[in-house]
Amino acid sequence: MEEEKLPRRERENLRRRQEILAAALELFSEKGYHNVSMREIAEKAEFAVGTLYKFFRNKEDLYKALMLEKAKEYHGVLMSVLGKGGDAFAVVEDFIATKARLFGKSLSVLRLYFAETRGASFNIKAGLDREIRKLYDEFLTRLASVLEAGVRKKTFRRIDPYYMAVALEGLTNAFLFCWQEDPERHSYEANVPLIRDMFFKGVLAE
Amino acid sequence: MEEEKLPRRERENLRRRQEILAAALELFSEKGYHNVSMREIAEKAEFAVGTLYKFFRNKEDLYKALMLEKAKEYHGVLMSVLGKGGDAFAVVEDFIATKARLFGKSLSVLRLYFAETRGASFNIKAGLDREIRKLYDEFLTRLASVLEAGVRKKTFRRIDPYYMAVALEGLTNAFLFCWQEDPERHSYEANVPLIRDMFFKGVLAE
Amino acid sequence: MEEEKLPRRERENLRRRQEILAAALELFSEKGYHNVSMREIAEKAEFAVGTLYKFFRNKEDLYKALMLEKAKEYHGVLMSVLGKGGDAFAVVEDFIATKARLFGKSLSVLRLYFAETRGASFNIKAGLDREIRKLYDEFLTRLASVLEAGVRKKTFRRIDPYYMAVALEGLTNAFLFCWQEDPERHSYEANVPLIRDMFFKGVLAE
Amino acid sequence: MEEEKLPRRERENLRRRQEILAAALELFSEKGYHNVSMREIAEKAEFAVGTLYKFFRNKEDLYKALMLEKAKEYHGVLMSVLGKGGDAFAVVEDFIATKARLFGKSLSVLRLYFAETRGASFNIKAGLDREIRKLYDEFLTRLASVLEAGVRKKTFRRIDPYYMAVALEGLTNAFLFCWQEDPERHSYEANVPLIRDMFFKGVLAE
DNA sequence: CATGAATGAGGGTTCATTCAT
DNA sequence: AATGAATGAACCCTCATTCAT
Repeated sequence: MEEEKLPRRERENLRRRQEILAAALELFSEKGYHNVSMREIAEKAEFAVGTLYKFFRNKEDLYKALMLEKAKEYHGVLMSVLGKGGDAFAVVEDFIATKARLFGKSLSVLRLYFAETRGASFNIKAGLDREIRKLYDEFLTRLASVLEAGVRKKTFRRIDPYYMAVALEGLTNAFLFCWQEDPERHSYEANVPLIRDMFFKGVLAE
Repeated sequence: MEEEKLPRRERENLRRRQEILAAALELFSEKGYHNVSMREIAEKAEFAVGTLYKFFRNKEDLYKALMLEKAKEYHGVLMSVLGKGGDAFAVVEDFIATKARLFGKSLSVLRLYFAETRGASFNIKAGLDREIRKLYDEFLTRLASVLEAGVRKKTFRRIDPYYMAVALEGLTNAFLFCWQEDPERHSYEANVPLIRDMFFKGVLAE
Repeated sequence: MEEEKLPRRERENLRRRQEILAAALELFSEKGYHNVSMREIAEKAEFAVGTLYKFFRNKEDLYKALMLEKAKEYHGVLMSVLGKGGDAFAVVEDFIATKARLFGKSLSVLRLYFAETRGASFNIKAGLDREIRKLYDEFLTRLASVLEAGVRKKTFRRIDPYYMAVALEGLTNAFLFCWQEDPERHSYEANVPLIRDMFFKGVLAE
Repeated sequence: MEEEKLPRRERENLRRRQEILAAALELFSEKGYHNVSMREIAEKAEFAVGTLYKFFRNKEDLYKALMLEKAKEYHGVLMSVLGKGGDAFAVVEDFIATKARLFGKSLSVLRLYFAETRGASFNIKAGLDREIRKLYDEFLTRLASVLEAGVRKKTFRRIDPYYMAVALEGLTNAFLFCWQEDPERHSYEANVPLIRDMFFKGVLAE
């Protein structure tokens, strides 16, 4: 009973926070950090400007929180896939498919993901980079170690596992990017087998 | 002849324009569109602010001109490589190496390239996209047609040539991105053989 | 009897009001009207912000009430000293000493007193002035009338009693100000004889 | 010739700066630092808001510049009077009269002077205090040394010269304050002889 | 022409005040 | 009755753009 009562306010607050973040996500992903005003976010979230500042110290903080939250969420999912163990081949297959499902859910997130990780991020001075980049490095290292296991088991050729990971990322991102640019024409999910195939076997005949 | 036709004034003006664009390139690539002021560009180019407006209607226009100029320059080089004709295999090899040389010359351009093409570009409202995207589509189509020729000649497996092109772009960009992020640790040029290898043969053993 | 009449509720309310005023006094005197927020006062007084508005219509009103209360308190003490009657000389002596004791008790009040009466008060738009000024005028007039009696009795020279009062105020305030600025170095109370002396005899030798 | 040309721009700038300061002085002295907005100052000075920021880094800076400029101006005049040398008696007479003329010229300055030096100044965080207070201390010390000379020459009684200076300041300020409050009823200049008289001889008969 | 001082719209942020709980 | 979350007007300040010199 007590437990049910106490969290009510907390839950309410969390919900509000999420509503603000959702509004911000949509706007930022559509127009970019610098082309979105706090007033705009407030209006979209249907709060007063002042309310935003109850949840976030300032605009930068709001943006950081948004990015970090999404980063952690996606990071968690992908890391768990990579951590399952088992056949390197199977893990990579799972990874490609999971990435498809994960980003396939939200164009907005994908856009910010690209803005922040591929395009040099000029949005905020510093600090976000650091944390997100750390997560990404951690992920890339894990992916590399999975591939390394595959190399040791002779599943994969003797290629630097880190660069293999880089290549896999480049391949999957390229297709995600395609889809993001024109979701009507290009599907990422439909291309999962193709990606897998190209990554594993290359393009040469035979 | 053509050159002689341009009066001294015109040539002078072109030179000035280039100086402004060069200053802008450096600043934009370092700090991002929104964190660079016209005053800053003017100072770096050693002109008065007003002079910038003689050459460009406004800040957005200056940015567009810069991006378009670079896009055309790079586009021209890559298209000519793809147009040489000959063995699809050799053309792709040439393409990968040329891309390395091309972007390897200027980190600044590379950064803006990523900001504009990979990261969803939020710098300017719209319009730039259109023109640059058209150039890029043209380039991707040409690359695809080269690969298609390879498929027809059974050099490459029967994979949708457009997606093969997308994959090749993803692969090369991933390595360029690596290098751009940490030029000390990662070299794009040194990895050219690796990229070629992975693209052609994939990562599976045998 | 009177005290008994006030219901518990009333007494409770009065106590709360005083607590708010005490918190406000400390904060205002330390940081100035405009650098203190209602939230701050509420926190110091350990009430909710809304509660403050149960007792005072707005921030200005709270400030006015505080000033007026202190003004009345101090006014009462000084007026009673001036009303005691008797030798003008003795009354003035008493006045100087009483002022020392009175303001010596609270630096906070003294600071606000100066902010409000010497420094042109810019805290609130208007209105406070009126009431406080009236009290002050009343006090100055009474002081003048005491001095006038001294003039009539030939205790004092034939000087406009009002300006004599002004001079006495200036003299005592100057020393209070000294003390307020650096309580370690300057004591007002220790200088009471000096003040009396200078006021009565001036500074010339003989 | 050259000299005449160069300063033209400089002089123009100085004039603008003075116009801004004049507008600010009037507004600050009338309504206080916190009740005046930059927009208001700009409007009164007939400039755009941005122009204010060409001359002053921010609002605080503008206020500081204004206060310091006036402080230095008045400081200079009073110090020169105190530095003339000669009979301590005559110097003090001169000082009282000069102070009358000096402040008599501008009610606005006088109001800010009181706000800043008598009322505890809460306008700006810090720093101004320091500089102005230093000037004031310097002045008070000089005044004290003049009085000390008078004591040594037995012109004045054996009273701590610093406190004699404090007393003189209190006396003169009290009359200035009177005048400032109600310029119609009270004149400072007309009371110069009275002030001198009371300071020198006190109020006691004989 | 080239200049750069002047402009003022618009952004981020604060805080007195209100009102649903 | 007491609370404090929500409100939004108003502040300070920046910077793209213009235009008199």
